[in-house]
Amino acid sequence: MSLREKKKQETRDRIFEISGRLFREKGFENTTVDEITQEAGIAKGTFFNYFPTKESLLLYFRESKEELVFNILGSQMATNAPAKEKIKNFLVLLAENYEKDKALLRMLFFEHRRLVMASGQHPDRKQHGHGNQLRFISIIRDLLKEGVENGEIKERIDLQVASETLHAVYFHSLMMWMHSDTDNSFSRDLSAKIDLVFEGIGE
Amino acid sequence: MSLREKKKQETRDRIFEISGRLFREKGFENTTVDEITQEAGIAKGTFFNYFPTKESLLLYFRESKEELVFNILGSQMATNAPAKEKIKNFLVLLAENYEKDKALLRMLFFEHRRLVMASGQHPDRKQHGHGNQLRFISIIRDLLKEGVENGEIKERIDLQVASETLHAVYFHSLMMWMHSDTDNSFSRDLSAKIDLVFEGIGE
DNA sequence: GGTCATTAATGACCATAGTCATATTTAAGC
DNA sequence: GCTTAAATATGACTATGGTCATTAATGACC
Repeated sequence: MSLREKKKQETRDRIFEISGRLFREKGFENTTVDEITQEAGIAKGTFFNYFPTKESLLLYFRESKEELVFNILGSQMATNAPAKEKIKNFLVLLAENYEKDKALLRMLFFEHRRLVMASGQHPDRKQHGHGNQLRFISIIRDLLKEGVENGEIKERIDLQVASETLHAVYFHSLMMWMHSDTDNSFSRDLSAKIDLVFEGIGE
Repeated sequence: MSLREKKKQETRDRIFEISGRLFREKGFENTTVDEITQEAGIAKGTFFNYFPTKESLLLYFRESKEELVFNILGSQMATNAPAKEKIKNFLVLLAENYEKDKALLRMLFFEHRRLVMASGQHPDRKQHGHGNQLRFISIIRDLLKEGVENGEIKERIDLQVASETLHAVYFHSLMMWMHSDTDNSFSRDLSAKIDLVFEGIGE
């Protein structure tokens, strides 16, 4: 790696690190780009050479977080528990991982949607953020398929609809938890709902 | 109503109407407060006498939209169809109503969350937006209760968990629909998922 | 180790949301 | 209809995200 590339990486990392710290300390809105660049010892314009907007930083936080999560999940999926258990483990693991850093997660969640919108203009990054949801759904669908093959799950159900429904439950629990100031457990709530979806409501 | 109050109401309405039109025409971000006030024939400061921020306008759009929806729903709830049908009608009616104005709805959805965050500071308006979700959930729970009494729904399920699950499905369908550019039907998708939750996934 | 093209850093500058001291309008009391 | 206090309107001003023409650093090539 050339000197140039090394310096570049260093600057990028420094911006990333300082931003993260400031966002956690003072919140996203209350942190200015001026502060970040000042603390990083760079000019304001330099910031925008590395990140197109202040909000785009959140996208990168999100990516690094999700990569971590997917890695954790890889191991879990290899077991041969029943499909239902695997799905529960999958989603509850996500939940537990998120529970570790509510503050930053809230920012990602609440701020990042406008990014998705804004990036609608740029066709090249269209599904950042939504793309990962599809990835989640796809994993769940595969697990459900296993379940059908093992006879744990009704054959006649539409797997796409079912996996989306489970993802819906996951996402909704996440949302409720983020809105709540109390420390209700996200993973516990989620767990109950997954059970319900498996069992069904109707008599 | 005094002259003063009448003028005030007129100004408020004019801002509201012009904003709505401009937002639909050019999008939320591409519409400036300057434009709005110019077209309304008022000074910039006046705008902020009526609405604390540009984004807060969306809150009022949302309110007026939801009031409409709740009114429509009132009649539906009075019928004596089976609980499942009522819930489906309830949610699908919401869906159909939303399908009429995707553009503005998207703005409300994507922009409004940061409002919720920001209003976290102001304790007086804490649950605008989230409050209505609780209202939805509460209506669904009442309908489920009817269902239990009529024997259409399993007695042992936790009604809170169940109503939240149905709301989750509703919300998720809404989200998927808003992310999609194609004209997949929101209400059709939702309908399938509600059926699934009633039936259950597990064998 | 000097030249030059490429890449990155810079900060003055712009656009726009939001503030606030001041000016104007309204209406109540006389 | 005059006086005055309260409500409302105003626009110059501030704060901040983002742009871009200019300057500085780098490294490939001779």
